[in-house]
Amino acid sequence: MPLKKMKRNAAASRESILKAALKEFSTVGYAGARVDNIAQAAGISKPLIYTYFGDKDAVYAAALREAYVQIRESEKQLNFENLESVEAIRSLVAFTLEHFRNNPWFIIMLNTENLRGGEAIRKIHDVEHIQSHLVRKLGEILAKGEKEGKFRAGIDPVELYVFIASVCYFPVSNVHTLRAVFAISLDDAWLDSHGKRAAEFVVRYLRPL
Amino acid sequence: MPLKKMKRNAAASRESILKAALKEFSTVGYAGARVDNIAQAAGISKPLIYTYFGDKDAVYAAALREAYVQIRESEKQLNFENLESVEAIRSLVAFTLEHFRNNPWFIIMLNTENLRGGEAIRKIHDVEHIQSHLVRKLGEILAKGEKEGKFRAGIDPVELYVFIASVCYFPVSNVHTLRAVFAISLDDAWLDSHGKRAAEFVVRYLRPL
Amino acid sequence: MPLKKMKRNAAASRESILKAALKEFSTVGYAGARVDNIAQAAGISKPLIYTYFGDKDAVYAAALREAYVQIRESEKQLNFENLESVEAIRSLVAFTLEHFRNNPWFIIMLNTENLRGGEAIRKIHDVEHIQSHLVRKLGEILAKGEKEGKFRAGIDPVELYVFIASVCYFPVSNVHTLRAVFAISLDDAWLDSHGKRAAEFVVRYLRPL
Amino acid sequence: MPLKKMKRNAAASRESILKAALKEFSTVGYAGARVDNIAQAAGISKPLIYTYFGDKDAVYAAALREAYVQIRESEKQLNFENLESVEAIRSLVAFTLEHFRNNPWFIIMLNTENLRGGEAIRKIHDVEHIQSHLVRKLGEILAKGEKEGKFRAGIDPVELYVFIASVCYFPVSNVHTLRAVFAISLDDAWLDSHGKRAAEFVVRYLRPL
DNA sequence: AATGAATGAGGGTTCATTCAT
DNA sequence: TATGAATGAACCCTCATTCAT
Repeated sequence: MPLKKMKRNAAASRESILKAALKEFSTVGYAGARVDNIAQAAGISKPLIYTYFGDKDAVYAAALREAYVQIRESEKQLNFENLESVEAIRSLVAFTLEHFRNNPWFIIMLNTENLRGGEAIRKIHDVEHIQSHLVRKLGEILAKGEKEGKFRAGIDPVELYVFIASVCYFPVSNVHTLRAVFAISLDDAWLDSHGKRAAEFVVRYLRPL
Repeated sequence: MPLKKMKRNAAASRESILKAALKEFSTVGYAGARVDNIAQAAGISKPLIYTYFGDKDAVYAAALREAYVQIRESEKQLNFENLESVEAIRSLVAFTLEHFRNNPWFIIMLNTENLRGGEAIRKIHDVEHIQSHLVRKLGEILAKGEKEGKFRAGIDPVELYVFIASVCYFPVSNVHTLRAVFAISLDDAWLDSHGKRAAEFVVRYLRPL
Repeated sequence: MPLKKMKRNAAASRESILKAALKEFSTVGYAGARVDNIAQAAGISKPLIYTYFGDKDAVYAAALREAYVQIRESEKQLNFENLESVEAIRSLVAFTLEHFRNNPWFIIMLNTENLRGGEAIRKIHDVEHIQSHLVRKLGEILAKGEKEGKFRAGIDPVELYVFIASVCYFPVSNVHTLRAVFAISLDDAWLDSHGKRAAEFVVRYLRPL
Repeated sequence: MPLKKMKRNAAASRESILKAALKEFSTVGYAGARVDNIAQAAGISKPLIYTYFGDKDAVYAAALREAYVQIRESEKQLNFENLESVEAIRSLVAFTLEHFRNNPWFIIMLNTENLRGGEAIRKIHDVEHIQSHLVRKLGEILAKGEKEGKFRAGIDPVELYVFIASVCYFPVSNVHTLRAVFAISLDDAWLDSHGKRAAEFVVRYLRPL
């Protein structure tokens, strides 16, 4: 009975800890996270966390991996099969921005891990495999567009992805400081129009000549 | 003897606390920062921090403000007076990237503050004034380029700045996670070439038609 | 082995904290009390105090309540069933004085709480119930004596209790200042004779005419 | 120019410290008092307190003495010259109650000193002299009343004073705990009527037969 | 006579972690 | 498998006191 929710079930406990941990770390960062909060949110006792994971660091590492797994899952929704190359790029940019807007917790996990110097992610050995999906798709689009003469040649998919991610990540990640520093509202409407500009930004970069 | 470290000098003590605090917060974030470390690095006793600032939160707020002040100072080096519009833009992009590469502590301060929801920066009332320099310069370049027919019309300087900042911020801020996830080295050479691509990116965005 | 000090016994730990706290607060007052001392006297670690009570204030409130509970317990020894009215009053006065002499810690708790403006006791909702025993007894004695023509009518038991408590409380509570200010020894013998005078004091007040 | 208020005046500084100290100690007790608060209230710097008094203990001792001095001053208002003996007693009781009601800070000083075991007052060598006024007056009234046949013989003035002080001190000192424990309002009106009962109490105690 | 500058020692409280069952 | 009980180490902060002028 694999779907039945039961107590005294190791797998279920582990999973609920992981979920709670991801939520905690992606809300207040590593140093701000409390093992107590995780236990309470997971509905289990604190020692169980140590039984399953060892220490706070290990819980964090597992939560970071879980973050990537969850993000990969939601990226799977992406589908360009029937789109023309330029439209596919525009769609990818829009999707990426929406993605960050809908999953700000992932941004916090990334910032947290970078604050820690990437110590944890370096030890996750299959992380490349987990995240390669999007870049592969991007490579296909680039190849197709190039063959059709719509895109320049020589564009590296990873490098392009860094640009796309940059223009989508930054205004979401830094929303509070941007709001304070610039005389712009940075509300939903602004981000909507920013998405359109960002797509244009990328498309112009790819256009031949 | 101008190099002698003064004792019983309030202004000097305050300043050394501020410097040490900025270093501490921009290394380990707010929750990870230790008042003890700040005191030790500043070469003063812990209570003095409380005498001058009140509590950890206030020290952090002062350090955040100091971060913006220092960044403004280093941005003042920027000079486009004798540059042609397109070159000015390329130069600005290059400068911005160098800026983030040379001052990673500023990135950490921004991420830290955004993790905290912008609570502190909202209370710094002159922060807009502190940071407006760069956007003003950018506006001048855009106006000049547009008049010369080199740039499209209707580009908002703040919006453009967000793009420039994005493509310069992201690969520096997220260097550790990017390194782990993608099969790229992300070393100095990569960032150098990224800078060139980024300039091209922006220039193509501005180009008419 | 019933005398063995149990470890890992929540109820016992809580109780030992309470006892130690009552002792500490009733020795040096609230501001002078040290959580450290309480922990040490209770034979447990400091954090356990916070686990069980929350903070120093809550420990104090619990100790204050415990003070009233303990006092009520020792007041239960009182028995006037077979005593004639006047003798019952004399006995009550004597008992009350002995009570304060034997439990000076209770006086300190009361003074401490009054110094704090009664903040804690106002939140103890069953305190009236805890303390009503003595006044009820006093009411019965008054009623009986009045019916027998030995006491005046119209004496309120609470008001009378305030008088009895006053003359028993004051010389015990203020023993050190009285000793210094007046040329009297204020030793045990003095307090013994004071008790007799106090009984006379009260009886004369109740006597008809 | 002895009345002129001036800075850099040792005597004036000392006095303002004393006043501020008395206020502080008689508000929050010894352990709760803060040297900082005293300095601020006195309008002088903290080190000056140490220059003039030595340490917190010494400031407290001086404040305690000052408390007695001030109380003696306000007791000097008392005048029974033209009063008949019984009326004089009633008047004295009323005065004593008013005295405690008007000077609750004195009560707190007494409780504070008794909490400390009388350590400070024992070292104030002229305290008996300071406080003897009231008891002497009481002795005169007793002698006169006894001679007139209105009072019993053999009443010791100090012992009588303890009774009077008791019934006036207790309901003022313990107002907060009494309010919580008993179903009485203990407001100004109650204290007014309590004063009348207290006078009756004492008078009946003195009455012959 | 007076004070701004500074601190050692300790205050209450929190937190990751372990023990005992 | 799971947890209630417990704690060492540290954290932020305060306070009486001293230094240097």
